[in-house]
Amino acid sequence: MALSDKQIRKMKAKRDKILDQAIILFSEHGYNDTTISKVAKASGVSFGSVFTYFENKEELFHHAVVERLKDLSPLLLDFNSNPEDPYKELESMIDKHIRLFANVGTYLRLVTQVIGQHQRFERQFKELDQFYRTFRYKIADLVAQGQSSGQLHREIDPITSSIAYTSFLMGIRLNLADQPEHDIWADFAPVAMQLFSPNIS
Amino acid sequence: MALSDKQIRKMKAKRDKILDQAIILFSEHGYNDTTISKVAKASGVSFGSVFTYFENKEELFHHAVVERLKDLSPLLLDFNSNPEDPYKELESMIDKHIRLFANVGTYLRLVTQVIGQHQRFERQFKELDQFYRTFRYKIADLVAQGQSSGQLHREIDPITSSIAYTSFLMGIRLNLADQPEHDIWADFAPVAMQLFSPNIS
DNA sequence: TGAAAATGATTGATCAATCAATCTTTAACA
DNA sequence: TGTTAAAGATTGATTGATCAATCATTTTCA
Repeated sequence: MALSDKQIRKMKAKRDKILDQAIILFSEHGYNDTTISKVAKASGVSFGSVFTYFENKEELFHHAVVERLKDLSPLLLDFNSNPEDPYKELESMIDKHIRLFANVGTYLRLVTQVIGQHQRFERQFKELDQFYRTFRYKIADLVAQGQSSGQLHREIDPITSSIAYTSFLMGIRLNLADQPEHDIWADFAPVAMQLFSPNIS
Repeated sequence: MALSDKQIRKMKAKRDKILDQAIILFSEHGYNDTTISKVAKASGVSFGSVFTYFENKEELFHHAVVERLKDLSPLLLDFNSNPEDPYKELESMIDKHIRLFANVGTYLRLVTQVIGQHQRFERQFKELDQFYRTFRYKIADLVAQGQSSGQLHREIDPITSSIAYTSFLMGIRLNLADQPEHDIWADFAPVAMQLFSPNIS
């Protein structure tokens, strides 16, 4: 007796709700202080139901980290690493990234936990690290373009610039822990640009 | 029957050992996965002894965060915010900070946890935040000096610069999680300088 | 000898995971 | 259309493990 489409949709919605609340709770209270019971209560589901959607707590955590990454990665990679005007493209990239980081504070707090305790969360860390490698290199490509065109100084290695920039984004996110307001975040876009040593300003 | 000096020294050493191991374990495995039993084993002390030196686990964590901060804060504030040559002073400050951050990775991982979960670790966060305010403003003072002297562009607000710089330091620390090697860290000093928009380069 | 530190077994609380019982949905058939 | 039975989702009480904290006993030291 297979499930109807309606039923499947209903269950998917339930799963999503559990995962959403898990992300919030894990990010605010950490792995151990987020009990299955709290996740169940927060998502309006019985204790036992959590286990019909996720094999165990570790698996729930894993999906919390990995599934949201899948949503975010195309947004983070949404820039052209071989554009006509690298400087303009960098500016537009920074603008997008800053907006994005300002809005995904909860998830990035979770990411911070995984990075900070990568021994403990080895499996999740590997997933994040793999994406980060792609991200880093794509930015470095764009920086290299900028340097070739003479719009950026050549003194700094593109990969170093790229690591500096991504570190800066994460650092700002940590720093402005509870300020999603765009006004504050927008102030940091010109500062981020400085990291790439522009020749013109 | 008062304790002898020798005895007091011995006990202080024991307390230090417990605290040192607690910092390592808390930073690598987080609060809940660091059991008192593990701390006791790691520091070569009986389970019960931990409680003669620290009232409870929460207190042990608090001291792990706060006491190390007391050691580090004078080192972080060891620069002149009203020097003859602000540019040179900034360079020297950055150099010191980079060296320091490269060497206190374990403790900074702990700091990251407290910041990332400031609701959960409210008391510890307040202590860190109070120091950070001082730190931030002292850097901003130096930047303001640099702007007045014309060595730095005026386009960016000194406090914004200061937040950007401290965010950058923490971000790099997160990023290079397990690389205390100075070579890699040293590459980031010139990038950090860029955050202050120097007029000469 | 007595005062204080050290020890680890015990206790009570908490939590992940299981599982038997119940409820809901679906499809076959009259 | 109404009835029924099977499939599968939902539930929360129970279980077993883990851990912080206590405390009675032992050890150390002046």
